[in-house]
Amino acid sequence: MRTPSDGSGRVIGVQRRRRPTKTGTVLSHELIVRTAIRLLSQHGTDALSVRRLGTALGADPSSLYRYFRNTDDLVLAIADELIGRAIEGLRPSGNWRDDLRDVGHRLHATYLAHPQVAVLSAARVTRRPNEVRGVEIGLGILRSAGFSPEQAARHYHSFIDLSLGFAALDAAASALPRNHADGDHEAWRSTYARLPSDEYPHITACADALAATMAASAYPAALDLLLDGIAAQLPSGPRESATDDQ
Amino acid sequence: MRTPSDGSGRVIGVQRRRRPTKTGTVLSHELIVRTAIRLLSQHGTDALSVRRLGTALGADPSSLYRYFRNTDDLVLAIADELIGRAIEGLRPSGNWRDDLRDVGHRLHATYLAHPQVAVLSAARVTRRPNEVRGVEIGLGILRSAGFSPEQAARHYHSFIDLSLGFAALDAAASALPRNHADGDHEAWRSTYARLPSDEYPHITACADALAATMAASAYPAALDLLLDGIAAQLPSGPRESATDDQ
DNA sequence: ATCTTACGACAACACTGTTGACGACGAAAG
DNA sequence: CTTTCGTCGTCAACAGTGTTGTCGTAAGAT
Repeated sequence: MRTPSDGSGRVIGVQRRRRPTKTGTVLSHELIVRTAIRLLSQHGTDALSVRRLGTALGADPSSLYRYFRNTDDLVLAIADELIGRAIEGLRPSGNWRDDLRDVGHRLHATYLAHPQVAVLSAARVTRRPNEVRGVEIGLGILRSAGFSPEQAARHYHSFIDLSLGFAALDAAASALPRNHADGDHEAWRSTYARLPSDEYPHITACADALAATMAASAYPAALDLLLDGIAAQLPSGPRESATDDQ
Repeated sequence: MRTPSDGSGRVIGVQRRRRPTKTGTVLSHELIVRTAIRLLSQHGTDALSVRRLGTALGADPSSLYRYFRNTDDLVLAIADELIGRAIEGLRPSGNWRDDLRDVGHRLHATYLAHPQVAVLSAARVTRRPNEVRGVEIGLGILRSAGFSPEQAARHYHSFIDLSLGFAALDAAASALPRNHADGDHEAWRSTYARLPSDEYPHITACADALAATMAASAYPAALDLLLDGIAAQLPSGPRESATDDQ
């Protein structure tokens, strides 16, 4: 039997034998995940195949199945690695709002730095160490703000899904192949600006504004709105008043 | 040459010859999209392959390339069809808040009704008719509330990305294979509830609350928060119902 | 009735994920 | 040091994938 993982997707036996591959490289979970992320970032979403990853590692593709049960298992490991990079070096300031916004922006930025990776992994629940640590951090921030366990759980849920949802969306938009991406940006000028004004009066009236706003992510604004809403539910009342950006 | 579509992904020549396939069915864009959605909904995300779709239609797989340039083109058509179903029969009440929430809930519900389809299409910008109509509707609602073109565009951006982001996330969660989905729901009880309380004090304190909140989507709550924030920026002040027509 | 040509079918190509079998070699046991 | 053990890298194979070039047939226009 070849069962490198148990039901939860976690690998069972810690690696013991470190036999080098034919080309000399010594495989490991970490190396495989790192190489996969590099492959994705450099050559796009379609570049991640077991075979390509194998040759990139200088190993037979089937070797990877000694480390991951299947491709999905590998994707989950990649997702967890990305979460780990996002929360790495996190320094809570003590101000729950700033801290939560920091976590959100770190997540969003990390995913957008590797859009091809994010497309595969942003919408996945990994249940792996880094994700667990992230949950602990998020809950800790909210509880330190004075929220009850129930409130903390609920608000964490809204916060993390908002952040990952935007990450998935924004990543998908910027992970498109070059010509497509350019087209998508320009679409709001070309396609939407040239619609018949009698049939689409609102679009034509807002065409310039649409092109302007669609160039950037709406995540920061949406996150601040969410934080406003959470602050309004603080048991002790919203201490520092809601931010009025722009 | 086989170029059924122009650069924007839209099909050029309207179908003229309607030669029945070997098994008698007469192909069309609409039939192909409908069949693809049915295939996805019934047999999961992996069930959508050109070959399977071909046999489901009773046609040779390569016939589909007379209607769609490639699989991605087909996916965009599927996405637009889903948008169309979401905004079908929409009845604006005149209350911008209710209307926008209605659009959001319709989108979210439609995507969640076909999670396997949503996984493929929620994060895609189609630039196709139904999406354009959706943009027009959303902008119209916001402008009727009294927002300027700039504000309407910005708020529409936040609104639609929030909605589609949650749709993508929630769809991905419920599109997992049976055993995985159950595991994901149960994960918050099993995995997260059994962590060492000294290392993860907040998770253990919130374990029950986490399991409770994670069972449902956070989208309704997040959407209401967003609408609150938008209402607060109304030019005439956040009035309860800003009903007026243009 | 004839002519185009759209479009469905066929075959082929280069891929993909995954698995069973096999054997080499690192680590533990004597 | 030798011997055993079993992990893990390799090989070969299978069934499946998206996509395209070619070809003939029949639908619609003349």
